[in-house]
Amino acid sequence: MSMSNTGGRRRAPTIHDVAREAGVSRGTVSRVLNGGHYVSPAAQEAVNAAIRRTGYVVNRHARSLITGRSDSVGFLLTEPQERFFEDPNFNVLLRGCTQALAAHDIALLLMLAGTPDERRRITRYITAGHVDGVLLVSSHSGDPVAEELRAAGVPLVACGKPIGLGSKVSYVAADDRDGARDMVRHLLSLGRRRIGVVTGPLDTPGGVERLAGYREVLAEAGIALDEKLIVEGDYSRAGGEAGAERLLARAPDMDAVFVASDLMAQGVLTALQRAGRRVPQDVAVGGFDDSPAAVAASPELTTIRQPWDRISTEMVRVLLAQMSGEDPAAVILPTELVKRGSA
Amino acid sequence: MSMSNTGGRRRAPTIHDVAREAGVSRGTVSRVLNGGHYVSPAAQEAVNAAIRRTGYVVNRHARSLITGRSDSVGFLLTEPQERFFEDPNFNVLLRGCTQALAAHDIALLLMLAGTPDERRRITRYITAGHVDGVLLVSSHSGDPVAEELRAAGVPLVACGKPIGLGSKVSYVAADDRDGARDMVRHLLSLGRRRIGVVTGPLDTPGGVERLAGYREVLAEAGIALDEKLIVEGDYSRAGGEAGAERLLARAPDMDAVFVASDLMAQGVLTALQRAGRRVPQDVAVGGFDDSPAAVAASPELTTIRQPWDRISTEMVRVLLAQMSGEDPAAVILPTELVKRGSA
DNA sequence: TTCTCTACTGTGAACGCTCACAGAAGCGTG
DNA sequence: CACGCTTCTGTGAGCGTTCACAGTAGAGAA
Repeated sequence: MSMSNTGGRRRAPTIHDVAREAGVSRGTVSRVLNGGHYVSPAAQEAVNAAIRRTGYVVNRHARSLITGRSDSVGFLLTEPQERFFEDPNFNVLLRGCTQALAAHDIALLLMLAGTPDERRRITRYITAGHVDGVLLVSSHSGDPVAEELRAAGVPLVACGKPIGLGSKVSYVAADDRDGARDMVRHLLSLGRRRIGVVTGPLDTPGGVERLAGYREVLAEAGIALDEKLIVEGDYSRAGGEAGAERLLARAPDMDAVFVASDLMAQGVLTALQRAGRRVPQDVAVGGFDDSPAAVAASPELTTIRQPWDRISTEMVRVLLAQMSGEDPAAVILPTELVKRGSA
Repeated sequence: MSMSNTGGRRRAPTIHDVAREAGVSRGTVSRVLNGGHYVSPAAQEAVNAAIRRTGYVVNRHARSLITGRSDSVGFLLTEPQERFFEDPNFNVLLRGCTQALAAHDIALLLMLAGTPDERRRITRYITAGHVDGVLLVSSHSGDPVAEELRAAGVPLVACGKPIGLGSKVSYVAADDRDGARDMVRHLLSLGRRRIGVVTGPLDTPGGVERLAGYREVLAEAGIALDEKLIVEGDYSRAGGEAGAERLLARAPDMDAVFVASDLMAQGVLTALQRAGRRVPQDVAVGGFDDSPAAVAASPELTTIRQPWDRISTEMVRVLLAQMSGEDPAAVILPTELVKRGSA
């Protein structure tokens, strides 16, 4: 009944075992492990052989204890992000970040801060230095977590332009304005001239930018702006429905709508069809996001795709740069027009 | 030009600072931190106050170095994960696991092992003891990573019954067969008799079980099996579309389809409607999963709900049990029939 | 030769924590 | 009064690594 080996995990070889095996000192092994500068080729070789023979793997906890690094970053989702969690684009982002980090041998810790309690717990965890940086998927409202992390000097990169954090925080975002421009130009190219817009919430950068793009293209085309053709939405399906009804009431001659999200565009389709308008014959509809809602809709939505795979790799790149001391940076990536049935 | 404080992160308080502040020894502080047994109420109080005052947070690396635990577990997705990564249920599972672990103050590390290189890297990482356990989302054919981890004695819980690992590995799964039985019985109760099926991949237990349930109920109802009514799918929307087309071609008199996933069922709806069949009048459609795709579809899908939230919490429960020495266990959870418009 | 410079190597000393152990204090019991 | 038992506390050692520093050897220059 002695302490026999119950599960089979035996003591892992340490750097000391490797050193003995290779006939060198701990210091030399450590140097080989960390880039191999100032190590003779012979020692280099001997150490690598010893590592292979012993199956040595560095103990990251011991390393972290002394270096202060953890070789891990947090992927932080604040607020009860039901909406984004159901968006497959989220998965693309998450996978992209994980893979980009893995290439640098950095682990990704998933952190969900829905409730205030979770917020506190996670903030403490991060500011205690248990991760080297944070990839932040925040949202519209001013986020206290983000501000706290920034103040604590934690390397931070947000997905989408954060609000109210000044220029002190890095972010990577799709070019909302240019995407909107593309879509409205597309509607113009279809011969439409009475183009309405259901915007996003105008207290978010995305909402503002997408509307700005709309305005720019109309101005550029010499079409006078008609405020009756502009209504504010909230990114929800119901919001889109309500928005389309108001547009129809105020401007019955409308022949196209640019809707600032696919979810709202679904609502717009519903309202238009209820009002007896055919899409795209009577009214062309353009969405934004290329979410599953876009293909679930009927007709399928012509929309603007955001480059989520590139967004993820850029987020990681900017974060790593910041972790090695560079200044915060903003990266804006181009979008793509996806033509389907609705326009 | 001295080493001024560049970013603002100052030296974090250690257990020693807390001890001094509270007027006790490191040992006492440590005991308070780890459950507070054998600590006088007075000392308890003093330590907690000192922790609050100093803003102390335990350094997990130092703790891990000595305990051998890491207070983190890996969430491991093996195989080219495209398929499951696009399934919204994946998100529910991931979120559920993260939250359940957070309740125990355990971090979740996301690990994606697509390529052989990644497999090797991750296997090393895990067997080196950098995580205390692994939540495995495998699926397809015999998985070398799982076998290696099992052999190394790493606590392991799979999502869904793993293939070829004997009974040595824990898993949590929905009762696929029973769910399929429920759905097919429901279709029978609607008076349908020419019931087709689009299965999942038949090299997965889920795919096999759902088909088995279908067969059982038909046999039980005394309906002869018609192989023309059975096609294999791949859980993708496109797969469902193709499957429905083949079914229609082979058995035009089909009056119902049991589809082994909602995503495929969406494709099935598309194909049926394109072929001029009304759902549910001409052909009733039953899905599986109760994913968001089910309500996004039109008509909304009658489907089988898998208890993904419970699956995640059970996975964590079983994993924690195993981490504290208990034997592997299998947990099968009941499904639920959700009636909507499609059947 | 002697000195300097470069390339390399070994050796304590941390890092911040937990754990085992020894001891102290209080209290009832033989 | 010694003894044991329980409850509580402090102390040293050590987990596996990196880092600063000291030291060695060899090459080239003076």
